[in-house]
Amino acid sequence: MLTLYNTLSRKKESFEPLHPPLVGLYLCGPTVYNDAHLGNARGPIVFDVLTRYLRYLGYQVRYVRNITDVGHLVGDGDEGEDKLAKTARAQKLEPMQVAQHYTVRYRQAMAALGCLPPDIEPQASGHITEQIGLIEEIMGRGLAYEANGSVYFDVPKYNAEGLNYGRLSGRVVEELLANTRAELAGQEEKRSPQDFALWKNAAPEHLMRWPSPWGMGFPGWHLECSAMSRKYLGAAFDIHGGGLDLMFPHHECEIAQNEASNTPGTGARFWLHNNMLTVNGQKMSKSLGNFITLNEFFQGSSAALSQAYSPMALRFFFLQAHYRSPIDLSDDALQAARKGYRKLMNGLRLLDKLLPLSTETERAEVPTPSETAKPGPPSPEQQLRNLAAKPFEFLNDDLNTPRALAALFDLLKRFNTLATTPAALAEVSAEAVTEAAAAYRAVVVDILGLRDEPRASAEELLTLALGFYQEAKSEKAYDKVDQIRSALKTQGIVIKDTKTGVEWAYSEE
RNA sequence: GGUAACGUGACCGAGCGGCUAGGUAGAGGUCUGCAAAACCUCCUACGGCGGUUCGAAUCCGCCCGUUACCUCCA
Repeated sequence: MLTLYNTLSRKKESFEPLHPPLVGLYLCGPTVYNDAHLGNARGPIVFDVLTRYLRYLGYQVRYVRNITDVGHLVGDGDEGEDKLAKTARAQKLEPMQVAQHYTVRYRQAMAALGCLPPDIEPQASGHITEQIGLIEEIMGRGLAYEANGSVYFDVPKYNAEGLNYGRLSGRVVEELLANTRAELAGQEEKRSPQDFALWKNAAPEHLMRWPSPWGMGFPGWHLECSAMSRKYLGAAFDIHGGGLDLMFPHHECEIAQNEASNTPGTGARFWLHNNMLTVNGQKMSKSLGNFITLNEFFQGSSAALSQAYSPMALRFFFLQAHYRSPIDLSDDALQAARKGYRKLMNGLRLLDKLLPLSTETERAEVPTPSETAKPGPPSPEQQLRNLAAKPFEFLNDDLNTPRALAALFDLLKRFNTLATTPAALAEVSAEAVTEAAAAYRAVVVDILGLRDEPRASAEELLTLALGFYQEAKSEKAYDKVDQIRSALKTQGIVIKDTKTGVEWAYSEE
């Protein structure tokens, strides 16, 4: 039974979909105005594992991850200007061109990290109509008001109706009142400081603006997720994910918008939040400017790290910590992660050897279940089965990937013993070995999404083969020469002896 | 200032009141032409001070330290 920690209730709850076997999952996606950084990768990886696991369990998951391409304000004094528009202006590009460029790069990075693409990847700019419709619903219920072509959500009135703004993040509105900063643009239009924008009026110089019942403008920062999750998953769906930093105000506002719509409710039943990545003990963020982009990371061009690390090393690194714990990035930690990842991959290769070995092994007698049920220490057979079941137990416990990994390493150790000790292999049934191997593979590859990342360069291996070829030739060992030739031929490579030396080319046959 | 977390061995990280993960690094051993891998053994820690308890890394209080959110952010 899968349990997940629900931020709404602050405890682990058994997960049961609203409409089995369907599961609706929404994850707050990227703002596509520059390259994603390492911290941005944690959420997608965590929720990719969740999606994969739910599918493994037999659920039919609809995974929605939005692309935010409108309406996010810059925080550095450029009042009200759209982040995308700012980048676009700087680069003399169409805003949509900027969005497209970074969207494509984001998808590439996610694919490299082994994250399955979402089933639906809605863009905020493509859902202006839905967002306007949602605002009208909220206004229709009297929980939003217009001021100078902008529309604000009326938080005090919302609370007066018994709805509870702050329930997700544990905020108390009175405290927010006292502490809200007043220097933000448009504050004077608000009736109350904690009211938030549903629609912002935009002057003609804004590159991204749309017509609305309240004039030209753009949607508020929190609106798209409410509008799009409802459109594609329904007013009540199963899981909403995002980073801890989005809990307040973003998700709080989302819930308020959902509650204030004509289809009231919290939206998702489960709200899940992944913790932050820190570098040298500090959160990595765009605004702090201390971020390492994914591409810099893969290429090793960041000054903060001594070398390049592969996408799978990063994925393993994240999975080694529980998603609700903070994790700190360092060279040492990454090197340890990379080695651990490779060990797991070697385990995958070991299985190819172990399975035939196990089938060929002659066993004295297969222990019957009644014999294994005797008291005392569990039989080797039972031990193997237990080891293979452990990773799933830990995944069920709020997606505890570090413990699942630990269990995989325990299982791998057993596999190694079986592979090198015939006597040990003879003590377990071929069936148990097959099942344990299947479990290992399923958890590593299908659920954790760790795939083999070939490190060897085909080009260099080819050069090596050519070296042997030349050597054989100079020794006039023509049987060996022919052997190398034909072996390469089956790989689609032909060797060409030219006057200037040995070369290779793709076979044109 | 308000609100949440967190502080675990050389490093990264699990842990949710007794059975005290796992990875990496280090030491010794088995194996081995060399090397690697693998396996075995070792290194056994919980910020400080009190309290609760038969028993605390785990619960409570205080203190110290770190981080996050309160403003766009995964």
